[in-house]
Amino acid sequence: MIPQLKQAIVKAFSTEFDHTVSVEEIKIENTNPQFEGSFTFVVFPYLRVTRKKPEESAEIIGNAVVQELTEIKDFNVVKGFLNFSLKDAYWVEYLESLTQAKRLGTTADKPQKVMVEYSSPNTNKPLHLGHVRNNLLGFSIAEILEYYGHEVIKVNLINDRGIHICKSMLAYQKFANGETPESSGIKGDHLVGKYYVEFDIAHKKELAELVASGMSEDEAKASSTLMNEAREMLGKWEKGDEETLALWNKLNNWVYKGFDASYSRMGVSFEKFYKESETYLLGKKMVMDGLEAGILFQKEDGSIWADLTDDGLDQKLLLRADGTSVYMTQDLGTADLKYADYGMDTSIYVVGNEQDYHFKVLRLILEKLGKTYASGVFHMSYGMVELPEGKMKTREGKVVDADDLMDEMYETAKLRTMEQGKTDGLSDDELHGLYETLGLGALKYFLLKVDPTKRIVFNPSETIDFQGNTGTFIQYTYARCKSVLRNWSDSLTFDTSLELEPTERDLIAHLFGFDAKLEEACKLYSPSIIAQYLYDTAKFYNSFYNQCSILKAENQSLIQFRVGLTAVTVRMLETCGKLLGMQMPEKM
RNA sequence: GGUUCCAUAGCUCAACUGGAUAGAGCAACUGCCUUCUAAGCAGUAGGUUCCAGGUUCGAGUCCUGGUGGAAUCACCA
Repeated sequence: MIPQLKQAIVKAFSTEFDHTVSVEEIKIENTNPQFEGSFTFVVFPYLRVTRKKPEESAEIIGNAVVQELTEIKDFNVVKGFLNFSLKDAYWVEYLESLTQAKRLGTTADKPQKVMVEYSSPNTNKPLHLGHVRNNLLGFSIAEILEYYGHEVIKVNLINDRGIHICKSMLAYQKFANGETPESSGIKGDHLVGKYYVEFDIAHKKELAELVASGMSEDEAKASSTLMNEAREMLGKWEKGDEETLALWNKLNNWVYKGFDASYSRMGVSFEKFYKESETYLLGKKMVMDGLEAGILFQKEDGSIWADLTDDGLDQKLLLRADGTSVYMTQDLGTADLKYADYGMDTSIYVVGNEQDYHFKVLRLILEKLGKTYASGVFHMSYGMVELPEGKMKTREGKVVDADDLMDEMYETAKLRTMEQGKTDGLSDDELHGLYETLGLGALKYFLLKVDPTKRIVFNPSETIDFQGNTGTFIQYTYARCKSVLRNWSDSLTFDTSLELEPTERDLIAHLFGFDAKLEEACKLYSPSIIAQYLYDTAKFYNSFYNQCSILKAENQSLIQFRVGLTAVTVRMLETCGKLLGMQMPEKM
């Protein structure tokens, strides 16, 4: 309908004002709810062409368009705003087309191959709320792109080596007495995380003692036995010391098992895992090649750098004097490996905005090195999740643990459901599934409804809502629709002579807007667009539901139309819910 | 100190990328279950969009300056 409307406006300009405008420059907006109509054309920008007052110009174009398009019922003019209303028959036919559509929403004109890297955890501690946001964002972005028709590869780059990993290994060796997940009953990632914290405690204690014995803080740091032992361990690891590798493998495998459980509960997944231990050396060759080609330069001490001063940035170290690599080196190598593996058009990194500078530099260096895929590298920079007192800090215990949070959501969902007392006849298994669906649904919606680029301040003392603009509200609406549809098994026919209620028309017009929202969500990599749309869908449906009787409407054609509206709504809720990773309950 | 980002109702968030009288939810208040699920619906109240200028038919949105906050500027990742 939008293309036809634009075309008619172009024609009106041509015949009424003898002026040529292109279809592309015509903008059609959704009519503000407080005015009559569905689509709006703003004439202000064209007054120079029409050389008439806004109202008069709009009037002329409106008349011409109504002549041209039979679907247009009427138009009204408020100042420079030209609002079009469509005939109810058009909306009924549109709804009918949706009931028969194979899928909701159009697909991309030019499908691409897109890689989405997300999660990217360290193997020295369990996941926290920050990771949860990352996981849900990454997964949802991947789902949205895939639904829009792109080929998507979800990958996880695991940070499984380095001094921080050695810290937990060392503490485990010293203090654990052979404790295992089995012997302690502690989930693997939490067990390893416990020793990461213990290292920090012991290290701080050691420093304090050294300072008390008369050392300066710097001296204490330099002579700390624990820290030196950790560094020593990292050296052994890099040299491939068997005993160290065995410990490393044992602990990491516990962590992976723990992560698997958390990922699976969150409902996120990956096609491929990259591990830093397998990629950290790859960047070296790229750097050496860059040096040889004169793109990079070497300092007197032998270290190798990229000079980015022409681009308004600093110099960036890429290889230390001793030839070991840094974070950037590894990321260069990984970027190259990813492209060699998949040859994707776009490579999205879902990483917090604290790394904006890093990714700016990464892309720039890839460009300088002449990598063609550099232009496809995109940092999906999202806002950090913070506590009221600031950033989360694992070592100080100031974290909202992912597993704990999911447990709490489950318990709250159980409590709320029991308060409602509407689940008679459900088995224990079904109840368990329902609490999980509701608890995680609330959590997912809570995190995804917010614009990804904005930071989230999470207050653990305020529980996540189950009322209002929440995942629960959407799930409730879904269950409500299902309850109606359970009482209907016949096929549907649509009567185009029906006269619609405003709530019915509003809901269909809203469903009409899905294409634009899906496209926008893809363009911005923003699940919040879908979440917002999903909320509005439920909102419009509930308005309609409260105002109109469905199965007991006055006549058969009205009943069938309203059942059809319910059927399409349920499909939209399910589709969008899936894009956010949310499950929907049949009853609640 | 340099660079980048942010500031909207008491709180949490929107505002279709420059459009109409800035909208939702929570919290408060008022109605609505003999009817397909009231985890809902309808309504009341709540705003100098941080401040001061500028751009134009029109600014929460763009530009300049200021205030307040955050991130980053590692031979950490």
